[in-house]
Amino acid sequence: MKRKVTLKQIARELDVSISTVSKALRNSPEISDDTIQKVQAFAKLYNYRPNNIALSLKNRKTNTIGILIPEIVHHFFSKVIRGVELVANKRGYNVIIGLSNESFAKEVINMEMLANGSIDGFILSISKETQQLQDYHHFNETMSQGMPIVMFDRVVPDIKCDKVIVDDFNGAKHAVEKLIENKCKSIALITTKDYVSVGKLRTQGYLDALEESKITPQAELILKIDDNLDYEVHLEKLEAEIEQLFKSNKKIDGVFAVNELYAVSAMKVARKLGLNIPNDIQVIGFTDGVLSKHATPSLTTVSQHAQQMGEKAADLLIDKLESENEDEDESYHTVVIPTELIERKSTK
Amino acid sequence: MKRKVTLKQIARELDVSISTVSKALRNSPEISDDTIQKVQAFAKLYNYRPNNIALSLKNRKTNTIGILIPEIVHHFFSKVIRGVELVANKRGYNVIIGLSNESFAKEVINMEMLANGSIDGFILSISKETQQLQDYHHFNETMSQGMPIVMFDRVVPDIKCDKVIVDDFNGAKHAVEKLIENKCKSIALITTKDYVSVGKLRTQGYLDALEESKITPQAELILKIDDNLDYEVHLEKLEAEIEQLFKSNKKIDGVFAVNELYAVSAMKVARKLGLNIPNDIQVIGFTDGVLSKHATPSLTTVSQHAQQMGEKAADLLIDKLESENEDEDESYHTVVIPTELIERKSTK
DNA sequence: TGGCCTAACGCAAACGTTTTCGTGTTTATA
DNA sequence: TATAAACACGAAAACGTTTGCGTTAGGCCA
Repeated sequence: MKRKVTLKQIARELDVSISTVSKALRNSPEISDDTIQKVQAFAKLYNYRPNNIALSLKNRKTNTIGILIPEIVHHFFSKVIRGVELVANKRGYNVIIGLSNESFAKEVINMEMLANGSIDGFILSISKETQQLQDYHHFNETMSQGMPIVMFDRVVPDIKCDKVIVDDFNGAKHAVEKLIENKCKSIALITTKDYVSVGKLRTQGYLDALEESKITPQAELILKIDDNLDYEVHLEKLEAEIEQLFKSNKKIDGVFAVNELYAVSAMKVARKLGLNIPNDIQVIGFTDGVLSKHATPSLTTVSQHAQQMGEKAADLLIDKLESENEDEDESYHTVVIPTELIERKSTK
Repeated sequence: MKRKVTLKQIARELDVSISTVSKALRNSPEISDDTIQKVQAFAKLYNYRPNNIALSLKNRKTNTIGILIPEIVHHFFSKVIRGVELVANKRGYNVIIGLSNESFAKEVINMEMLANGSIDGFILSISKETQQLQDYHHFNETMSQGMPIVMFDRVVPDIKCDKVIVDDFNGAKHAVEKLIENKCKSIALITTKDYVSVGKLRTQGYLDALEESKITPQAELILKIDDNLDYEVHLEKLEAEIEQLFKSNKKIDGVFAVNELYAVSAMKVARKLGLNIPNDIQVIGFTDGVLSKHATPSLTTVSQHAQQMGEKAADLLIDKLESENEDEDESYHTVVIPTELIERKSTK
């Protein structure tokens, strides 16, 4: 089991100094052609590759960016990662991933681990627990140490950093407007508790769309799900709540749900109650994941362009990283990614 | 914008040497209590954290493990990552992710990038293109440089390394046996081209189950999909092929598909053709992802316990990393994760 | 008072690079 | 022939740690 070959070993074998080897490999004019040939041949033979860790230490730059997300088993986050990876690799950066599992403590620990030299900057979406606690000291500390942060999707408005967000408000609003256009008279909303920032914004979009059409929102048509439950497990509970909603409001003919799962569950319950989609009830969801595409009927949904978000976030971060030396650009951008209503079979 | 505080800075401020600071922080008996107090107080005040990069360089150990997978927007791989992350963090390791996007070239490049000091070992699943080309030099080179590799799911049998695999053969076999038990007489198989190792194994399981029940496999009941197509885009093509299968074999009363998507698509096509599931046709898929759970009807499927695979892979790798010093344990393990048939509404 | 022990600390090397600044040798020029 | 310039290379510092060992000073004992 050989170790990786280093400059020092090459130098010893060829009886030259380390610096000569280093220069020869980079084709320095200081070094004679003879030596360059010799060194490069030897390096190729032994498959020499510079040690990234040593380079990072010397350059005080890791060329690695850290992604910190609440959960990876989610189409949305996976796609964001994909976008980040795409442009990061294109621009010569690696990607390292931390998972908070929606926990504040894990978010803090993960940040500290990565912040101590492992990465040059963060791309993150904050955990639900952090949103509840509203404790953002770790973000501020990290940034005060000169490490840039780009937040996406679930952001904290007060924190000064670059942000990439979905136009949750208008995405929701347009979806509900679509339902209204399609003659829905009694439109239910299935959303999360208010502390989830995106849920709140989508709820506001729903309300705004109703108001603009002079429809008075009715509290009993709004179902707020406790999103702390792991719905992989508590699927029945979710469905029971939706069933209750439908049963006590028989006139519901449209549903807007703030995520895929709620929408698909609503369709399932509706079908169980003997309702036809889209004839009796039309349904629109949020997030264009696999569920929407392959549900029966396929689900009309608000697409967030997750991959594009990831790409944009990575570009913002790398721009900041690479500008830092030249000009101390202390301005922060918030990029809003427009949503798109993808019409499928769950609406008329 | 402050930089991160280093030992050197603390030393300068407190007018002691760097080594004294280092020792004081680690409570060395060499250092007087007074100095220890002073240094630790100062370090706490300025939130000192040792620089991981410097530690990695010094210790020749990064405490980071690299995951290299073909695709992240997949429930299966996401869950594996989750498992790896879980035990890695528990055992003091970070996780860094590389995506090959099913491309051989990207797999090689990503490996080289990570292998040069960034990580201590690999957990990977090989790309489809690599499986086709059967070019495994990068794995062998990496291992010959003393970097351990654990392969999971899509493995290369010839390569000497730890492996974590799904019992694809028996998983498929049991699924088909279930269909036979349920009185299916004409069972179709929807699978991939043979170069995909797992597809091949599942196909063999299908054939074996048939033979054991004295049923002669019929070539026209086996549909081999070209898995190179991105089925996010080529969904219609997939469905058209399945429709063709059903139309030319009207007696089909059971379907075993080697993944979720094929199974769900089969159900969709069947329904379109006016067939009832599970009364006219029973369907079983592979991989317990979101699609299976939320399909209508919910899909009976072979669960691979992806998260458990990730956990096991991480344990194997870290065990190897941490044993390496003591005894040169050159034995390799192959862990087979048993599958589980999760019965839902698509079978009787 | 001389010698020794111990407490408390600093020096320097090492990890693997890159790069600046010498230094020695050869060649060309006056 | 003496001197300058060109050439080819090496030494050393730096990035931030840890650690074995050397060093200093004081105290103690005989």
